[in-house]
Amino acid sequence: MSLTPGPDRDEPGVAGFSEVQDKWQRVWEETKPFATATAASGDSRPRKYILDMFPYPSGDLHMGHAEAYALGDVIARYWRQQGFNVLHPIGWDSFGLPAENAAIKRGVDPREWTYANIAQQRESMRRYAPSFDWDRVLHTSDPEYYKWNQWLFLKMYERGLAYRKDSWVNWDPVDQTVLANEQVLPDGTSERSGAIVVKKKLTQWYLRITAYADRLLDDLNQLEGSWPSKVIAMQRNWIGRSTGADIDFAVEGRTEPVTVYTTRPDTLYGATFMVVAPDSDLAAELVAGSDDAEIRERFQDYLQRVQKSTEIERLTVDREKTGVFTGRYAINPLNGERLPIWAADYVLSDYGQGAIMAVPAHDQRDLDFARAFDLPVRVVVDTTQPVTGAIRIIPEDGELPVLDEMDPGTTGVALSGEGRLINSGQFNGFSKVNAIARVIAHLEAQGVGRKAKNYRLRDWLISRQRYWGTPIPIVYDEDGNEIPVPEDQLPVALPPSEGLDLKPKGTSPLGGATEWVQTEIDGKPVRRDTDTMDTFVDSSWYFLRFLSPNDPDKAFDPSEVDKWAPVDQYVGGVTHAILHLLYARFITKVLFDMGYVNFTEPFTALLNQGMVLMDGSAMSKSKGNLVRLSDQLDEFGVDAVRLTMAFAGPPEDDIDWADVSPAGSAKFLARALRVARDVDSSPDVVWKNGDDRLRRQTHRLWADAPGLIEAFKFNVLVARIMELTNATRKVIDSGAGPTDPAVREAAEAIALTLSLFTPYTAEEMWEILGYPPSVALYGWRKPDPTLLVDESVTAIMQVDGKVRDRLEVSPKIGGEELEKLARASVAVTRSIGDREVVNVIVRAPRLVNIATKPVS
RNA sequence: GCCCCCAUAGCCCAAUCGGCAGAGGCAGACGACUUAAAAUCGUUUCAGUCGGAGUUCGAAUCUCCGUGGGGGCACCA
Repeated sequence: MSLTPGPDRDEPGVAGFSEVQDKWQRVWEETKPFATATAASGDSRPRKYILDMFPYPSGDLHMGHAEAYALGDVIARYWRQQGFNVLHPIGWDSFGLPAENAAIKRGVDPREWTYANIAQQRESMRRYAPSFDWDRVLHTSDPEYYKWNQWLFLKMYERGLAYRKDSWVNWDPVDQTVLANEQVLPDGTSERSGAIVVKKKLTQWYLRITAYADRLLDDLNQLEGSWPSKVIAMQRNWIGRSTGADIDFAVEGRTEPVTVYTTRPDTLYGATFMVVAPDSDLAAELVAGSDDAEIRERFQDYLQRVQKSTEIERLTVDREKTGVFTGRYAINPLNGERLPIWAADYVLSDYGQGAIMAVPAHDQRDLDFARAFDLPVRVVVDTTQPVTGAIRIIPEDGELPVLDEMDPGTTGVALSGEGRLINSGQFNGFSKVNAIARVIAHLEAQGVGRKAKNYRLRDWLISRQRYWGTPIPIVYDEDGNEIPVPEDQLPVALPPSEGLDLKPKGTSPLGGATEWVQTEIDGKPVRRDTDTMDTFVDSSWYFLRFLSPNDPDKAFDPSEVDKWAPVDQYVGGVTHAILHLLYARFITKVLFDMGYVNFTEPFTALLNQGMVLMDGSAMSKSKGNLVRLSDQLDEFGVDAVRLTMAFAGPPEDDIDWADVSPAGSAKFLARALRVARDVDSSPDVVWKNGDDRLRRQTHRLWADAPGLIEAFKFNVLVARIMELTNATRKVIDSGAGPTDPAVREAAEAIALTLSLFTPYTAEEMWEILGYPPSVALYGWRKPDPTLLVDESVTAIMQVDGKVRDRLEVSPKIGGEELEKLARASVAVTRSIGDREVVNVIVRAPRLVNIATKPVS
């Protein structure tokens, strides 16, 4: 006998939840109610593809998973009950560093570790009971899956979308691998390991996502309204398109001009020097061309210092400007002025051309630099006068003086506002917008400049120097030439980890698999590429693989893709707002261009669930505020936890577990079950003989529920179900009693709607009510319109917007009659008093508002 | 610095079109059951919508200006 406190097993509901769970789990296991009919099967129902972001198999499920899968399941179950053929698959994103690091720590095979975790999560997931089609499970670490990653890579390679280049990359010194820009946090640390990211120059594989920058940006417009505006804004920011001009500056002693990118070609007359990125080839070349040995030496010192600095240092705002003179001069194409060329690390080598024209009067960064190195500042836009219209107004002397107190050279504040051009020769008097167009036109006519666009987005670096990922299907011949592995030799299978040193050391562990690396293509000896792919490649197309997960011949079956894709509703965390969602959008567009799919956006609608917090902050072991999902499930049951997730608030809001009550949810579920048990009538009872008020409430629920779900107002629907449950209880206890047909009608409505949130309780209720399983496959009922029209409504009588009286009236009352009633109301006439009525607004049948003013 | 979102009861949250501020839950209070407590059941208190201005017959809802909180981007030329 146990002395530990716990749920009383004799109580119905809360108690017995574990037996109920076991019972229905067995039934579902056998009957597979959620296996999806393939498109080929000829099922004629309309289709919906509802997808949850698949999990990474790190340990067991946690509270975050519990929320995401509960909410995604509400949507999947809803559409199923609306008569749709719903595809709701699940799989595992099972390649990646956490598994590998854990495997190293424990000295086991990453493969074993990963699949053991998957097995455990899978069992937890089954108990949690999302309505997944378990026949479509996929794991990205299966060769049958990653073979198609390699296929995709080769297709992109053919089109020049996968390429290798030598460049400065983000290096994670803890995980000892490179990272994509998207995987470096704003503070300069690694998204995964938290290590401070450093720059390293390496030859790596990239996917040319920048070629799709415009489409990735412009197509966001299509998603407006069906994706969270927050995610759309984040992607827009991330792509960061800017428009301006490329301008060619001749350089003394160099045949080729240097091109700079600027968004402010109108300030070209204000350029007083040029700056190049110190780590660019251009800087090295310019300095090498200087005949001053001291300059060359100072540059080398500076370059070394820059290269040693971390991302954190580089990103520090308000950092002192540093730089060195290159000894070279450029010529301003507009006015022929000689501009000294400096090298400074505030200019980035991989944005634009890695060189800028500096206009210190109108750019704060340039001004800071100019002041630090005593370079001239020339104002070319008069920002003292507001600009009206696009008319050219030439200042009297053409060179309007700038007030001393506004001179950026002395104030240290650059003038970035609107204004009219001065000190700019033929462009004097034009407004900024006007001048930009004119300067570009002029430069184009002279052949020394052109309109240009630039993006913050960089190409996607996909090489990783780690073991547990998809091998890059490229080999190199003796001269180091790239040779793609022929398609019929895929997959390039990952060699077993036995005998390999998986410890991060800066080069791929696969390099140690000598027999694997040394191979042959067409009888020629070649070496395999030893890097593996970023796991975001795996997840950028998995939603297509779910449509034909076991197809051995194709990545995905076009006929199934035509029927199911794109995903109708995607559900997942906002943490992937940029990373995964941007990559998946990119790959989809690539597949579209290749003719494999006929749509350009993979996810028609997106729902971001919030995070589950505890005491105001994200849960973590180190903070000591970790709530274990398994503990919650043991204490309250799956249904109570799922219901709590849906009821806590709008899905996109964070849930603070300290603010919600799984115990309250459990209590409610027990009450709902009890209502079902108390029903004392048979399924064929005639509803229309039932209690009218309860019937109206039931039908009101049927009328409102679909709209609530489709607007993701799950919490509101749960409240409505609770309301109906309370009302039913009252009728059982104090009304017509358990035999009232309306009680059965209401109880069935409760079971059917609750089925979205709490599958076990709903199934149990459905059985008690005398129906065979599964409740999840029964259609929702249509409201009876005659029960939705109220017999009377409360009309509000206002005077000057303040409620003075309420009257019960027929919903069909006319405006004139209602106004008559209002004027007859004692409360109304009293509050009008001796004031003059100036206006009467009548909104039959709900409202009359009488506006008055004092008698003058 | 630029951009986006949010603010309603002690707490989590509702409130079609601008039209009665409250659906639901938590917590609290009271009562029933109990020798008592827990659990359970019943009843019930509680805000005028962050501040200010405006539009309107009428504003939680629309506009503007603040305040507070959250998020994205940021030496990107």
